[in-house]
Amino acid sequence: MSEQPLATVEPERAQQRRAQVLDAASACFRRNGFHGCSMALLAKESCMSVGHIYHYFENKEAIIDAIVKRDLYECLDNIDQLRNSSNLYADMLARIETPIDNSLDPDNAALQFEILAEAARNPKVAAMVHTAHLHVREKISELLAMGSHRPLSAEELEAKVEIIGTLFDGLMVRAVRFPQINRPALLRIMSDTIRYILEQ
Amino acid sequence: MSEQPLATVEPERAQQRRAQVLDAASACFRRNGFHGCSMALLAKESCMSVGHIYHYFENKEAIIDAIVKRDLYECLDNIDQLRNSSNLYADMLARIETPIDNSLDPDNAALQFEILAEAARNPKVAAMVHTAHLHVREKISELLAMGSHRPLSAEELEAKVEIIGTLFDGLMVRAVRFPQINRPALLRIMSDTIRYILEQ
Amino acid sequence: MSEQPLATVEPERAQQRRAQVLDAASACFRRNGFHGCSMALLAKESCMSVGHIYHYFENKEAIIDAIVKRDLYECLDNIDQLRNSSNLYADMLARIETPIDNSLDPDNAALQFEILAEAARNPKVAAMVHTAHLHVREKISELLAMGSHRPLSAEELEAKVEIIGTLFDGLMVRAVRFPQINRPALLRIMSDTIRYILEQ
Amino acid sequence: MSEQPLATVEPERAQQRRAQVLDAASACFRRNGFHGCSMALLAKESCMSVGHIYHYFENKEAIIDAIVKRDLYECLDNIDQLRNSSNLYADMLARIETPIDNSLDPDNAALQFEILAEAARNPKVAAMVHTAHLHVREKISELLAMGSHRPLSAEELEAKVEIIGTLFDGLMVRAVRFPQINRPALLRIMSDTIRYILEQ
DNA sequence: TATGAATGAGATTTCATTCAT
DNA sequence: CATGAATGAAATCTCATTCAT
Repeated sequence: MSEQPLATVEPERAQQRRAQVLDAASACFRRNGFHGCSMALLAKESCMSVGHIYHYFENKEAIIDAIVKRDLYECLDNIDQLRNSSNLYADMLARIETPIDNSLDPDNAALQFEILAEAARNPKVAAMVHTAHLHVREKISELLAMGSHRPLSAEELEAKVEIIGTLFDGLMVRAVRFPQINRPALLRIMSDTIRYILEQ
Repeated sequence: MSEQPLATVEPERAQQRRAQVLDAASACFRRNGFHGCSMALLAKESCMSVGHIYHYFENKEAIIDAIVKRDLYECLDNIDQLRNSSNLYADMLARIETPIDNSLDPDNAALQFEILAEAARNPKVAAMVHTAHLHVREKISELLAMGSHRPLSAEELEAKVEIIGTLFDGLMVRAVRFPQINRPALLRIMSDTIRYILEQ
Repeated sequence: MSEQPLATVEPERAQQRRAQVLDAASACFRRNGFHGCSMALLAKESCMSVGHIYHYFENKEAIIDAIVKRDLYECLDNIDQLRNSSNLYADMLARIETPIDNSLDPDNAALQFEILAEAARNPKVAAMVHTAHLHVREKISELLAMGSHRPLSAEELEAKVEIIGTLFDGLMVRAVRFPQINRPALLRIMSDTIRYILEQ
Repeated sequence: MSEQPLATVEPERAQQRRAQVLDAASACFRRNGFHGCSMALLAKESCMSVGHIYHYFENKEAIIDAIVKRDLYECLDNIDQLRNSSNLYADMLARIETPIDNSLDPDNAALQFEILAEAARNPKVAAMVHTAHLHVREKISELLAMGSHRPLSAEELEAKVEIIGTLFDGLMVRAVRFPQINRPALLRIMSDTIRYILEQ
């Protein structure tokens, strides 16, 4: 009478194998870039034969796409965690260290630049990046609108979201260009600047 | 017994030939990325044979390095143009459109991400990027110190320079992630935010 | 102690499964050639897993061999249908459309050339093709001998059989080289020529 | 005052290198088939590196195409040799051994079947084969028309050309299916049959 | 100084075949 | 009997680099 796990068991295994490849790819791409990471290396790192990777991904580009997608949508999850806050603006500023440190993480930055460089010449990746950006903007907009002490025009809202996003994205560049940055001073001026933007 | 003109006679010609390669490389790298641009393509675009490019550059990496260096130090020239201004802060804000548009230029952004991605895994490129960053910071610091209405501590100065740099770098990300950005609104909020930072 | 039904119980089922593979292979080979048809494709077309095909055939070559054999001996069956004819020569000429159209069928021709090309370099296939040819020749010889109005020497008989076979085989080449061939005119001159050969 | 051979010297060298590849390919394709002959093998046989072959041919298909074209148009040259004959029909029959032996040559047949099999599924090759066929037909038609003792309708002419071509093509099949064929007897019946066709 | 022919290592991808379940 | 996950060798093609001229 033991219930057989039905066909859903199979996809799980496949899902896990796909993840195995994506995890390895994520690490390899950070270290070597999309084009510096060969399928052979990927195979070794994911403990899977080269041929078998093609069982799960149509080609290398599909792996890149999957990595890009996975990475971009991870971002949305992070934002969602700000929801259900009673005092939103205060909470945002209080928790600002996390996204700042995230942006300053060289590992994260390496992958982002890989993605952005790819997006600059690969329309498919560009489209994914673009779509993800709109989703993120939408979510942040909602949060800002909810937390604002006065009604904001759509244009004002958009401008604020973009400028705050711009600040965090600029930090990624610092992760590569100036890793020794004075973190406490940076936290202070980031908080201060963002507070100013929010309170206008 | 005819005296041959010695090699040292024509460094100008050589200089021009090198530039010919670098110009082609700059364009090709923007369009195809470092790895997407083959030496054969480079040869065609620079109207020079593959073999002869190796007369001027040791290998492909040397071309990349040269491109990175050239690009980074172009930045310094741009900054120098703000010198010799009577009312520095006002001038900065008045001329803010130029660096903003520069940051939003997708062509420029493509090359920057190529460089940043390379820097994230190639220590030699990382070192160049880092050094250039320090030079730029130094120059901007001087300008800010000169223009400030009150004396600034070294730390305050550094923080201001970095946060302003962060804003412009973040714009580059927008060039790829959201090219349709509302430029007038962006100009307004960028000006406003930078004025706030400067006036603190 | 339950008696297992022995393997010999179900050869019919096995036979049918083998045929299932051969039918798919026959179609696939026509469309894509021996080398253009992968085991994966074959599996899909025969609604059987890749692994299971290896239950019935030792390897891909064995499938090719089986296809070749099956195709070659189909030919013999066609010839047998001319037997038991009262007026053989007249019947042959009356029914000439069928073998002509068969030879002109591009699908059939595609497989024949695949087989002939393989035979030209694979001795095992060459041997099968050769043996089949002798069988066919034997049968046609018997028919011609029976139908002839005068006794024919073995050599005469052989020559006639070969030249008639040559005509039909040459038509297969036309199926590929000139599919728009004027069929009525061709029927006329084929009949006429074969009649001439038979009546000598 | 020695005239320098101008730029035309270069293409000659290239021409010779291309021929070097094609000669090797022609032999390899006969022995192993288009798909059984790897680029590595081709490189070895043509005494040229794999990479360099791609200097002269865009890809493997281009080599196949070139081989097909070269082979097909060689045929036209053979036909041209019948021109300028005073007694055409008599000459044709007198020289019939050459094309017969050509058709019976297993090496030649092997390549023809490779080509025909490829043409059966590759439209580009099919088009080349088709075009060549029309050229050949045109030439033979002219010859037959010139040599005929009575005026022939276009349809009659076409039918005769096709049936004679069919005979020779059928012989190629014999080269593979029955190499031990009785050559003298075959010559006799081929001559006889062709004479009959011509004289009708 | 200048060319581009030539090389060979290495990248991506395919595929026949095996094997655990 | 039946599946398809898994392997690894091999195929096609690209590319940085060298070298004879």
